[in-house]
Formats: sequence, structure tokens, C-alpha cells
Amino acid sequence: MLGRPPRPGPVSRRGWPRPPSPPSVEAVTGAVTNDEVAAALTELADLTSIGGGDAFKARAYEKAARAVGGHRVEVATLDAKQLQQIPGVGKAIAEKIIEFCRSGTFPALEKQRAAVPEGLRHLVRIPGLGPKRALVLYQELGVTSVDELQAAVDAGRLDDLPGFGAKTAENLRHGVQVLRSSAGRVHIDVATAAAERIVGVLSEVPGCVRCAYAGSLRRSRETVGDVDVLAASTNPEPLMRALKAMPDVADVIGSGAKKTSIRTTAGLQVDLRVVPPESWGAALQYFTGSKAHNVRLRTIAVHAGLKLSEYGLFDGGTDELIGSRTEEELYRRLGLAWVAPPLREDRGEIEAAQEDRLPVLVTEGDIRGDLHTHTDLTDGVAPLEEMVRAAAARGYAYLAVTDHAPNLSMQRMTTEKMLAQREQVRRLDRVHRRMRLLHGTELNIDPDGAVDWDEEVLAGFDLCVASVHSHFDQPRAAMTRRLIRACENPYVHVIGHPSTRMLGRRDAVDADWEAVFQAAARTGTALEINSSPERLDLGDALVLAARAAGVKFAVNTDAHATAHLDNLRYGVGTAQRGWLTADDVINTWTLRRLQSFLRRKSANT
DNA sequence: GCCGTTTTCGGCCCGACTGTTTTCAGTCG
Repeated sequence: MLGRPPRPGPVSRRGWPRPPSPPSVEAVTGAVTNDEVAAALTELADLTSIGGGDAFKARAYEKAARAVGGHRVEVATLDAKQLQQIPGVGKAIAEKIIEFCRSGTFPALEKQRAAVPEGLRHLVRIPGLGPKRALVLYQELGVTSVDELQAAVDAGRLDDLPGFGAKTAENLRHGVQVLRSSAGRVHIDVATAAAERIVGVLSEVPGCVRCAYAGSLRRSRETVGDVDVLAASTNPEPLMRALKAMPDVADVIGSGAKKTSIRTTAGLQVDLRVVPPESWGAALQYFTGSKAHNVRLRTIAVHAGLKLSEYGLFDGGTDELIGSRTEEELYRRLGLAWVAPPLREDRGEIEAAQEDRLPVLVTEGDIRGDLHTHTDLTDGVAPLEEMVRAAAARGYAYLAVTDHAPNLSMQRMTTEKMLAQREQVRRLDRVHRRMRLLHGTELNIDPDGAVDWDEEVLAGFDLCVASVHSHFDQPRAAMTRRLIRACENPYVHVIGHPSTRMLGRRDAVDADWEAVFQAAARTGTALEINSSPERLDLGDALVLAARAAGVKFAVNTDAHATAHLDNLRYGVGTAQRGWLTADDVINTWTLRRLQSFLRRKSANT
């Protein structure tokens, strides 16, 4: 299918996670998750487009992958007929899914894997490099990995390649850097899923007194390099054995009496430490970090004539144990209130804990509704009724449906479709007595800061989110003006994913954030904390700055499927890292207070 | 490969930007 590259040699297969083959124990026993099926279909889509296959076929696989990934029922439990009820899944894809659930792979996937070097799939993750040019690089230069691309760029081997000019080479160089800077780190949802699975298994091991994950994951960092799992037991051996025996362990990096390190098939490193039950609090505190926070704590201990380690808090002179069983005890003995893990970054939390003025952080339970969701009217995968049902099942008091507006033309939204949806929303609102449905939209902020539709149409929405979806490279002054003008629009209530960063793929836009925050605060425009694990936008540092400027926030999921509503926890984690209380977050408010905020916006500006 | 006020083929996500060309292909959202 592909032309042979001029430079023969073994194809590098290092570095990229791929579903286990032969199938894992889980796959054979039928416990294949929707995410795994979606990953296989996505891989097939990628390989198809890179291999120069039918673009529409690739798109069909992609669409099916998204639908499966967001499907509320485990597809492993469905038969062919039921599978074909999922939009985008027909006879052929249903067969592939069934075969995948049975054996962990299927013939079309294996055929593509054999035809396309695996590294090429990773090449197209470089911003600005798509399947077409990745294929050219492979066929003409034999490039099959990011490393080889970097070498080819550095050696000037792209210069003679038609269609690759100096600017392209420079863009690729920068793209490789962006990709590299995220190397080895995984998104928080992947790490959380792995950590919870492991904690679940280890907690069942006889002799396990306590088990939890610590590290940056417990602090709700946006990405994590590895997962730290902590267990308390007087008998570590069975715990170590249980971890090494888990089905998705790819290799054991090291294993001893106190610590075992493994790498999962997804390429994630997991460190398990087992401590005596009486050291639990000290160990949990120590392994949660951050390093900077712990350095401060140890300094405080030393000044008090004490010594703090992962084994406990000791008298500096006599080495007598003063405390070690719980974190609360340790902090109290050091004269501090217990500090919630997301705050432990040495960003003022030590002083606040000493003076007993730590914020009461917003929690997932405080959230009363989601203000940014999509349906299959635009690029979501679930129909309106399903999204509404799923939100109601979460016990929400309100839900805003905010499909894309016409200016994002790929979504083919029209005023007619929007008005028809509004009728549907009003009708459903009468059915769901306990949950108020708000009809909203996600407007597109154009390069000048203007948005879709005229005032008359905009005035008909209950709530408008407005977001940047293009022209990310505008100079700082223009981008700042653009965002401020969006804030000044009386119909814009929330700025969606304000920095537009994609973790590991795209940097935040360049703007004078201080000026933007002041505009948001002045105009009563909330800034979103987008809970998608690929965004988490605003990020914690900007949240801190915005809060200081008096900004209010909306922690939304931007759900494109019912399952995405569960991503809320990650947005809340970021809000906590930004020191936010429930009062800072408008979607913790009662419907009445929220509506008053929305109305005041129009009056203010 | 999916889908259908169209019933079995022919369309499917459209428009803009970028860098490269000299009229356009590739990429992105």
C-alpha cells in the first residue's frame, strides 16, 4: 500500500502505546471498555488516512470512535443489532467492534498496522503536520518517528523536498518542541482511571489497611508524569505481587520490599509504596508533595525543634515520635490547619494555614448545573433528550444547552435549526420539573472580537458562551482587544476555554491577561474553567490571577457526549488549585442568583 | 464505511489560512 522509503531498515516501534496484542486478560474476559474500542477505531482512522486510504472511510471510523467513546452503555455487552443503533455504527463497524471485544483486535486494523509504520501515527500529532505530508516524509526521506524528523530538519534534508519550504521546516521544528515538552506526561483522566483501578485492586488484598493515590494526581495537577500509589500494611509482599499481576502491566521496572514500579500498557509509570499503618499520615503527606510545600513544612518543623520525614514527626533531640497516623495530626502539631492537596504548591497556603484563613474550596458537590454542553445538532454525539436525561441523573438544578453558532461553519448551524432546538428545549423543560433547561449557544469570537448573529437573535438566548476557535496566533495586543470586546458584549455571559490551550498540543494564546481579567470583572463576564482533560482552561495559574482581579468563574464540561459530564471533577480540581470557593463559581449558585447574574450582565454593559 | 422525506447510489463538514506555488494542496477547527 505504501511506497518503500529509499532508506530501508527496521521500523522503529519504540515509544508508542498501542492496545495489547495478543489481547489482555481483560479483553478475553469481555471487560473491554468503550474507551478501548474507541481507541482502536481512532487508530484505524489514523492509519487509514495516513496510508492514503479513502478519506470518507477514515472519517466514518473517527465518527464511530467518538460515538462509542461517548456511549452510555458498555458496547462489549451489545450484539450486532444493538451496536448498529449507535449513530455512525453500521454493519461493518459493528463486526469490527464485536471482533475487537472477543480477541483484542480485528483484521482491518492488523492489515493497516502492517502497512503503516507506527511512528507515522505519532508524526501527525505534530501541530501543522497532517497525514499527507507525513506520508511524503516517510516515502521520500524514510522518516518514521519524531526523532528522525528532528534529525532530518536539522540536517536540512527537507530543503529539496517539493512543498516543504523554509517556513514549513521552522514550523515543524517548533511543533516537535511542543510535542516534546509534553513527552512522558499523561492527561489527568488517563492517570485517574489507572490510579483508581489500582487502588481498587490493592484495597482488596488481605492485609491492606489503607490504600490511596498520592503525588501530583492527588494535587489535581493538569497532567502527571507518573502515578504514586500508597498502601499501609504490615505485610507488603502480597500487595507488590498483586500490582505486578494486574493485566495491563507492560513491564516491571523494579520491585523490592518497600517499593514496586511498573509501567502500564498505556505507557504510564506507577510507583507503589507500602508503609506500616502507623506511618500512614506522614507517608501520605510526604508522597503527596509538592516538593516546595514539603520543604516549607520541614523548615517549620526544624524551627520548632522537630524533624519531619515520611515516617512521622519526631522530636529533634530525643527522636521520640510525636505524630504520624494522619495528615491532620501532622499539620496540627506544626501549628497549621490541614491543607487540601490542590493547594500544596507553596503559593501562600502555608501562611494561610498558619493564620487559619485557608479558603473553603469549591467541591464537585457544590456544582448545581453545567453551562456549556453540546448535542448532536452540532458536533456532540448524543441527542438533546439524552444529554438532558444524563444531566438530570446527576441531580442538576439547571443545564444550559449551548450548541455551536453559524460562524463556525463546519458545524452547519442555522437560525432555523437553533430556533427548532429552542422549542424542543422549552418542551423538555416542562417535562423535567426538577431541572431548569436554559437554551444557550457557544458563539464564535472572530478576530475582531465580534460574535455570531445580531442583537435581536442573541437576546433570545438564556445564556451565551463565547469562545475563540481560530486565529490563535494573533499578536498580543490584537488578541487582548478581541477578548475584551467579547467581554464587553452585553449578550456574552461566559468566555469559553479562554486561553484555548490544548494540553501537550497547543500553547495558550498570547494576551494581556491582566487586562482581560479586569474587563471580565468590570463587565460581569464569567470566565470558564473548561473541564475537558485535554484543556483544563483556564489553567490554575490564570485562575489565581483572575480571582485576584475579582472575576467570577463557570466550571463547565463542554460535554460532547453524556459521559463527558463526568469530567466535571477535573475542572473542579483546577478550580481548587486556583483557590476558588463556591461563591466564586456561578454554577454553584441557585438558579435565581444565576439568572440575576445573567440579567445584570446586559444591564451593566 | 455510513446513511437515506432520496431506497441502493452518491453524497458525506465548510471555509479560511498558510506556505507554497503561479493556481493550489495541506491543515485546521
